[in-house]
Amino acid sequence: MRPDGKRAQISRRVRLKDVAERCGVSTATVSRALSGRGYVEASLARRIHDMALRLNYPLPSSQAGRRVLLAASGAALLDFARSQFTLHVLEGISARCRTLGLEVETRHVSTVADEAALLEEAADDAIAGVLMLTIDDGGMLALARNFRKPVVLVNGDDADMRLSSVAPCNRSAAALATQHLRALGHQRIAFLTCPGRRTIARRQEGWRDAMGAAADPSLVIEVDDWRSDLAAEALSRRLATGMAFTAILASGDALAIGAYRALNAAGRRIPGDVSVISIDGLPQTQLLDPPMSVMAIPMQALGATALDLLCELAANPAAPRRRVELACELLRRRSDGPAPEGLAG
Amino acid sequence: MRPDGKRAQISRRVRLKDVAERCGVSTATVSRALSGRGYVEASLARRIHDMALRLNYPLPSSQAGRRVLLAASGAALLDFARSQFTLHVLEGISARCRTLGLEVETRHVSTVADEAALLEEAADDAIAGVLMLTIDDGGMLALARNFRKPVVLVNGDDADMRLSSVAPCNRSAAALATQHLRALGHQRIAFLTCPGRRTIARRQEGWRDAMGAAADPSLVIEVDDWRSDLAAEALSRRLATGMAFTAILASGDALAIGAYRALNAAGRRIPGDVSVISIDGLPQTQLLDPPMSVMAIPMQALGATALDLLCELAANPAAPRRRVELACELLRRRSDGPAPEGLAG
DNA sequence: GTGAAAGCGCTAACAA
DNA sequence: TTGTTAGCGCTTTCAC
Repeated sequence: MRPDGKRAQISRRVRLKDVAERCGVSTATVSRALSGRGYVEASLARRIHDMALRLNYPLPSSQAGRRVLLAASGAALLDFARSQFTLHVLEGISARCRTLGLEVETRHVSTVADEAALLEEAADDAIAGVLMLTIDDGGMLALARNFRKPVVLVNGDDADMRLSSVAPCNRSAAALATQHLRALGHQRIAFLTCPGRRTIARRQEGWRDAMGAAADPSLVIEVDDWRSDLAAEALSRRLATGMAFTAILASGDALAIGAYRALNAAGRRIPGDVSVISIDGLPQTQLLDPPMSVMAIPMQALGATALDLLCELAANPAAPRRRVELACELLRRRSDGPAPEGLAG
Repeated sequence: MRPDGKRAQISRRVRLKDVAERCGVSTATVSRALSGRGYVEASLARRIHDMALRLNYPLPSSQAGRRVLLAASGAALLDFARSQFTLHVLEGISARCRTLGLEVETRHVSTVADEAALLEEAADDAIAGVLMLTIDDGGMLALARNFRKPVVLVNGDDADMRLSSVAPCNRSAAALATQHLRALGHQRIAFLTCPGRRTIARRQEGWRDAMGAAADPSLVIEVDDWRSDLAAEALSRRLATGMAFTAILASGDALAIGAYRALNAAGRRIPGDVSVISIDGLPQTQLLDPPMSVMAIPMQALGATALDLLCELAANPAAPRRRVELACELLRRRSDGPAPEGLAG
């Protein structure tokens, strides 16, 4: 919503003046009260807010000039060095910040004590709110719930919905990829994963949903860390024991790259013998041989949406907390194809 | 985002002038191009849009003056007459429309043919997008997926995430209410529901999550319609067979009211003998005797958020589809209490 | 179809 | 803590 310019007297939108007149104060006072910048007496400010709400005045949701604190977990920073998922999310956050006139400051947070310090820093008036990137720890979530400013979880969520969050729709991403493979005739689709995070558990649920009765637990291959070498090793072992499957759904690009290696080493062609699809879809997956088919997570949008949500919550603290899930997109490249005849049935 | 006023020269936000200079045109032309009002040559308009994007100019996302079509299912309209859930959602939509300068028009849609007609009407330039209220039908959802303007499902969602949606977080609402009852010592908590809709299935999942091993299927009481009389009847029958429980979680207010009646008729005190909590939380539940404890769905916020989402999608058609879930709030009134001693163990 | 210029809503500086 | 006032960004009118 922006000012109307010349034609204003015709449009009957609510203006600052309307609110000011009904409250018996100047437009400047109303402006200060609604934007939160400058001094207005508390009870007057409340009266003005109520009137603005009653008249449906479009509240200025601008947080321009304020700062946002980004709490990044050790996991997020590790990933930063390793797979750049975090990097792309940060790009989305930064771009949106520039647009909205905010600034982000990153803080490394790995203990509840770190977080307490961060929350204390965030109490400052210049801070609009806190973004928490890839943080699952129950204690840290509990602490954040009682914070009086907006907190938005990025790439994670709160089961009890007491904190707002933005994450990819992991469950439907995995389900859609699995459905796609089934439509290509695959029946035994392995799920390669590194369990632990809630968001990753959701991906496994999606695979299970789409597999239905065919969700044989022995098709799940687990590794202890998001490392290609571990994934390659684990898959090679399974291959050696004669595990039967015609497709692999990997719950992360690093694992899928490990699968490529193990399959190459075992002489299995991609996608002739085994189709591979990965969830995440970092840009570098298109440079692999063959270019990898992926369920791409909208990483920039994840960051941008989180910031938008933070601003909305800052502008309207009474709004209910919300969980936002972003749709992922299947990018078909060269690593998936029809199930081989012999093994299809 | 709004104009900066006096201090503008200090803040280094991007202005119309910046875009205008880089494109070699006047600010007026850029204004027309970005707002879509007035005449700008198509190729120039595209150049201006690209530049605005590149410079991170805050695009005016205003849809003021346009219209929104609200497709309401038979179920929604039935509910309108019966429980006013729909009424409150509509209030949220209307209030937000007034704020944003849009208009809503409601269309009754019960067949795919109705919907096709609605979508044809929505192709008009003056229509910003379509809101679909309480619509689950697979065929109708499929048709909407291919529509080139924003479509937002209200009080429902798309399993495949190809349509955006806003709904209460039914699963956590039911889980939180159940956890609350368990914390009060209740062990046998009946779940009174009318199965059918996806959103209602989610509530049952939440009950099951929170019950864990205690989720005895015989604790689920199902009725065929959202009517108090049917719920009262069903519960009375169960009571007569000696069904043991100390609390009831109802998946809708109408059913909970039926439970009140059946319990009164059977001489069971609320909450002395049986605690009752309902999900929905329409205002009238506080007038019951005893005032009913509820998991309140933020109905106005549901409508308002749906409209905001529609506007965001209209302003940025490239954004990924999203599912938004709103937190519900436990309103403790007088119908829940500690489990009676005798039956608690 | 475009630019110049007028006019409006809003914010910030300043006085009280 | 508030109102006055200047001044900015944006939109619209109007001339071409």
